[in-house]
Amino acid sequence: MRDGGYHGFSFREVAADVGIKSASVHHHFPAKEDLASAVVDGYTERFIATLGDPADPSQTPRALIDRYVELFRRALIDEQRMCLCGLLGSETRSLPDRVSADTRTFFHRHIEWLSKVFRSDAPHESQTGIEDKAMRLVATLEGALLVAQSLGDADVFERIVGSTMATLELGGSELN
Amino acid sequence: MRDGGYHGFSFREVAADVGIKSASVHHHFPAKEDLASAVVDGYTERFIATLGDPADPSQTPRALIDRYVELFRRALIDEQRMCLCGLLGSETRSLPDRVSADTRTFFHRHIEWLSKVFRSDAPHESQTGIEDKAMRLVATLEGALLVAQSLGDADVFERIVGSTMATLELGGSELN
DNA sequence: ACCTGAACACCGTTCAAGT
DNA sequence: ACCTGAACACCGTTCAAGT
Repeated sequence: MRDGGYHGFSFREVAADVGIKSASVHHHFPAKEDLASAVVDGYTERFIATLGDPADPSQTPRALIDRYVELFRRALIDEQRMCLCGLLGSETRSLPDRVSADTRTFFHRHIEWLSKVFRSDAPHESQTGIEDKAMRLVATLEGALLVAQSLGDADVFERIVGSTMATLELGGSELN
Repeated sequence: MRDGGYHGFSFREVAADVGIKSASVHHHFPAKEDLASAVVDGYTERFIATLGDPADPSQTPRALIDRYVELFRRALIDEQRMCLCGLLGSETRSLPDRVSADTRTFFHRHIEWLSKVFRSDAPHESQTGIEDKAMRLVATLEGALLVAQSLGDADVFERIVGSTMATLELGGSELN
């Protein structure tokens, strides 16, 4: 699913990996939509859990954003894969309702988390401005992953991210 | 293909659209890889042709970039679809060699075109800095398309793009 | 509760047979 | 040169039958 998207994996593959027959997989997940939905939900939960508290007082906003970026970097470098929801998001129009809804939730929660971090970094900025920055960061990271993977060049990711970080005006008032 | 990616369309669908049998499609495109490759090549050529000359003296760099952004906006608003190569790029790892090579070419040519525009806007900037900006713009637009489509909210695209354009420092020396 | 084989209409691909 | 039907191993899904 991380490689070929919703249409790029099969019940028979999953069954073979687990060591049962494909008809048996349907006993746990009646339709492909159910299986995919469970996978996306788990992916989102793990991602958000790894991010931790966006208002963690022991972490500087800059450090939290760096950690956020690091998760995308690891997808590209270590796992050599897209973000699951980046892939599914681009397939939205051909996805079953529940799966596209789960993908939507993924991005909502990311924007929410990032907004909280940016908020603690810039308490007086407008909520719109904060959200704009959050949306721009997720979008740029998904896009950087996508383009770097397409070009088969991890350095492209670093160049895009490096050039972007400079535009976020992070840590202005709380360098320590 | 613009909806479900490489694995999301079939020879039998294409055949039905054209009014022949699926076996007949194989006469024109022996394998799915050949069909997809032809589609991607045509898409790339049309896209680049629409962009026009990146050094067009009758156009300000800012206007050229605006036109570039406008093509992505139209994909989202008018066609309600992803960029074909954005979708395929996210599937890179499960694509036949020739199709992923074609997708790579798409992004190379976009970065090349954008670099020329940025170059004419900033003749003294380093080539690395120019390319970084070009890569960042394609990546951000692909990501903005992806996130806006995932959230089912075209306004998300506008907010990301608006917030990004301000960081490109365009038209500094040639306002007219 | 969990698994299975067999069936269904689908998929890419091949090929011998038609015009 | 272009099309076709039939076949192959694949796909999601269903279901009656097993433990």
